[in-house]
Amino acid sequence: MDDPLALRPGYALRRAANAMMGELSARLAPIDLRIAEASVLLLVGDRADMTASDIGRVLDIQRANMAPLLARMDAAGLIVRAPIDGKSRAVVLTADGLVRRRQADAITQEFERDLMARVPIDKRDGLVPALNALWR
Amino acid sequence: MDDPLALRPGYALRRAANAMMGELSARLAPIDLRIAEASVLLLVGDRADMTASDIGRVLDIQRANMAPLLARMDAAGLIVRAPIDGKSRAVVLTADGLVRRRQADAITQEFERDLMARVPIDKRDGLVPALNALWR
DNA sequence: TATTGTTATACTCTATAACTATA
DNA sequence: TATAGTTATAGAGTATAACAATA
Repeated sequence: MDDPLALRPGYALRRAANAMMGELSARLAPIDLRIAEASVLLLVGDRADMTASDIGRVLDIQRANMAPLLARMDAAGLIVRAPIDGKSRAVVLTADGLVRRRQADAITQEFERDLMARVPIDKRDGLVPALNALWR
Repeated sequence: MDDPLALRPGYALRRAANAMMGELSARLAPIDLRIAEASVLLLVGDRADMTASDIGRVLDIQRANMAPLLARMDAAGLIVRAPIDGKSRAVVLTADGLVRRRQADAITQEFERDLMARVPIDKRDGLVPALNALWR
């Protein structure tokens, strides 16, 4: 397809991200995970010291939007909350959550291999550092 | 900030795209344009032969979502519709639309220069080709 | 038959404001 | 005072279904 905007970095970045998100969503659907939920599982891992606010700060998700996200994961039996003090609670993966995390890890790693395989080999190593330079 | 997910290509791509979109939205706000609207202006240019369906196919926007998008641009005086045949109409930029297009072009080109300046110089040339390989 | 344009609708993601309770 | 957690709400963006009119 002829697309005169494809030379523009911002446009190419948006289209690439949209395509990636759509495909990743489809690959996570069989294990009933959304992308944000998989991110939480992979970030928290086997730690037991991250609050909802901590997770939100790392993943750039507002506190207010963490509440329904974690409520859904709680209802799905993936996480529990462990009191830290009177106002904070740690998000901790359940046994089911740890299993789901391993599945999500396998799916995302295979997905990332497939993604990078589409990139010309001489441009592969530079891609992730270049992307991270745009926001970190 | 320590972010163990930053090494993952999909995650880095999403974060970079989100940061880019947020900044571009802010830069387009002063001329009262959303990103999708600026994309339409830049794509159509001074052509007079693209229908709403054509534009949607190039930009990957559903026909049903083109209707309110173009209605808004029509109401803002940026475009008009020129009948092609009994069922198709070309989207044509008005004089105001052409002015806004030049402004959007200037803003986006400066934005893209600023974006690329953040990327280590040895990784710049490979970025856009690598991104386009992920979706084209 | 396929395509164009449109309306209606619903879902997701995101952003802000406001509130309570605790550090 | 600042932070954690929560609720409510509104705005975008996006997806599907359905319809009339025309190629």
